[in-house]
Amino acid sequence: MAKRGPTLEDVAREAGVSRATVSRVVNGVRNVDPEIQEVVRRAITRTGYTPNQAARSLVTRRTGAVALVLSAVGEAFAARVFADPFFGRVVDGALGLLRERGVQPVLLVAESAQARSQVVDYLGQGAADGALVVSLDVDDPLPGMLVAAGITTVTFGRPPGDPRAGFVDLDNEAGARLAAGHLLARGRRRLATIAAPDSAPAARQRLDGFREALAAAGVTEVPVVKGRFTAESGRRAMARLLREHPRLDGVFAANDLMAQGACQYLREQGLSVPGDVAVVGFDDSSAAGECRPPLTTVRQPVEEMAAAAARLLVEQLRGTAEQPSSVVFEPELVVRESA
Amino acid sequence: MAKRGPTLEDVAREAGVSRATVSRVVNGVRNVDPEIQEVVRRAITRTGYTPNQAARSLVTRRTGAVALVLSAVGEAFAARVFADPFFGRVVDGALGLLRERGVQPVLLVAESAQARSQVVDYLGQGAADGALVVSLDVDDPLPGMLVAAGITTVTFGRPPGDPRAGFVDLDNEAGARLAAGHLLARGRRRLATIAAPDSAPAARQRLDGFREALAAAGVTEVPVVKGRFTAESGRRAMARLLREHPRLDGVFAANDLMAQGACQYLREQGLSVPGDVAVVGFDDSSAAGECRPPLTTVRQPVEEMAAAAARLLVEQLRGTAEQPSSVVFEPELVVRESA
DNA sequence: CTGAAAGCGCTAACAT
DNA sequence: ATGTTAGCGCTTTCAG
Repeated sequence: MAKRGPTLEDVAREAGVSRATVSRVVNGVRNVDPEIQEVVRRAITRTGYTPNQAARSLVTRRTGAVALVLSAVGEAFAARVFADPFFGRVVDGALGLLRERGVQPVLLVAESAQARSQVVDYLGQGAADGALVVSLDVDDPLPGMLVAAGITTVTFGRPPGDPRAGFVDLDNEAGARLAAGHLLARGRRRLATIAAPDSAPAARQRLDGFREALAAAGVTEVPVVKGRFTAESGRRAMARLLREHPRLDGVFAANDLMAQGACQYLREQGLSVPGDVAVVGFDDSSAAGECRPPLTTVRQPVEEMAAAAARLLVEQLRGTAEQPSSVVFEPELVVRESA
Repeated sequence: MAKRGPTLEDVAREAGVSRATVSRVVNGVRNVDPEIQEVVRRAITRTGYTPNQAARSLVTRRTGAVALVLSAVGEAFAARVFADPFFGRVVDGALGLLRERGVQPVLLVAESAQARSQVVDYLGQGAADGALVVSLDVDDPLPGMLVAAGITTVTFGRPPGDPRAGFVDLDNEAGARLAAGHLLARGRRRLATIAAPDSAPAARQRLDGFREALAAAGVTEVPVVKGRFTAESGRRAMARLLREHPRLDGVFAANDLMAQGACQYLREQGLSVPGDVAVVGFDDSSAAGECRPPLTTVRQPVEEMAAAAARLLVEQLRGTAEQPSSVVFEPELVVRESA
């Protein structure tokens, strides 16, 4: 709690000028005599003045902060979010740009309906100037709610429906095609995939892209088992796949964590990766490098994407009433040892 | 950006009462005629009124939000933080209590000197009522800076030095003693430990406690290799330990992630856990259950501790000028299969 | 129980 | 280039 500190008035008195002048100096507005600037500056440090954000935003209607909202439903949401390198990369990417622009990043977690409306209220009351939301489920109502509340919003991943929000996204289907092409080129034909819940649009697209590419190559039987983006779920999916299709020679997982789990299981079963079964992941996250063997994976430039999203938001905030715009990134195959 | 919405004044006009009355209704202050309350309430929904937080805190000097600050130094901080289940548990625990108390939790990340002062400024300007900081390094200046800035602060883990901040902590030494006792009881004598940087006080304490307990039992030669709290670093530490001390029969790791890495390596080397080498972790995080074999570990009730910290903060905020208080939790051994 | 009125600390016209 | 002044929207005495 900031106890009642010195105000502009105090500084003004101390410096022998008017409030307005001090305000100008504080806000770096030109048209202030350099000497007076000096005097004011000294008075500021002498008094230990800090601008009161509430008073300031009451008149400017801005806070200088933007919210980075992590949204999804489920138990122990934070525990899951904080166990997936993906979110860390998003945060890192967004933070970098925001810091550089002098914007204070504020993380908000919306893990339940209650939390969601708290977040909407909070932002609706003007706690931040805009929101960058990272949402996992297709049917996440949050982006729509925010837009409806008049909050400038940009989403990571194309938003479900068509709220008027800018977004950044990856061409997930193209990425999956890359994976399929690689597996095929390596001579693998008995392919399967570890997908993820359809509620995650990206997962759905990866699955579609993979199937499509294989179909185009004449491979139509493609076993699919769904995981939940975690290594453990990848393990289990792999176990089941192997049980039902012992002759598999290639697997595509919708993210690196599941690919890692799959590799773990395969090796425990005494199978060689990629000798017996080739494995391709998705994301090129830290898990890809840590996996044994290192994963061949589809690179998603998460940090760049997050930075782009943050930039979109900041620019949309600056240029009043501009159209929300968006940008789609192209994936890239990173060949390591697993396939 | 919340565009200029309806104000108290608008609602008052609509309801045919004064601003003051509307304010009383909004804030649930008693002494308002039930009928009038109804009228006002209707007017509120009809106009779609939302209180303006800036105006409100300008007079109340409160925001109804508290910051949860993740602090530490280092590259790609967010990426690391978001890869360790520990933080997720802290966030979950704190969120639970805060939500229940109707306090809006706001996450702040302080990964560099610049970020730290941005955070101090932000909070100093009254963006939140208090801060709960989770700090990793002994020499983290943040808690001190916050206290100096007059911000009510509570830390997770005893704060370095002696800032006037409340805190919650775990008796880490006792936890390490538990681990040592268990290993000893299992007949292991050729023990080693995977520690972590001394800059993390908890790690230091775990190391001290472990050595102490072993010394008391007459085991004085205890090889130590330091990791960095990650599974990968645990792997590497285990590799080195095994190379230098091939006859090891028990290992204590300062957290579960490193223990997990160690188990992984041991199994890859064809050694049995706990047959050849018993492994004990620390935290009882999700990694403990996912590990092969499931980890015997020292339970740290992170969620409870975080909730307690949040409670401390909220209460300190409520009761003006109370002494910052603190609470220390006792660890507990959870026996699974790894030792 | 309700209304009138005085600010909270700051920015932004508008004057000078 | 600097000062004056009018609010921003809300809570909170203080009267009534």
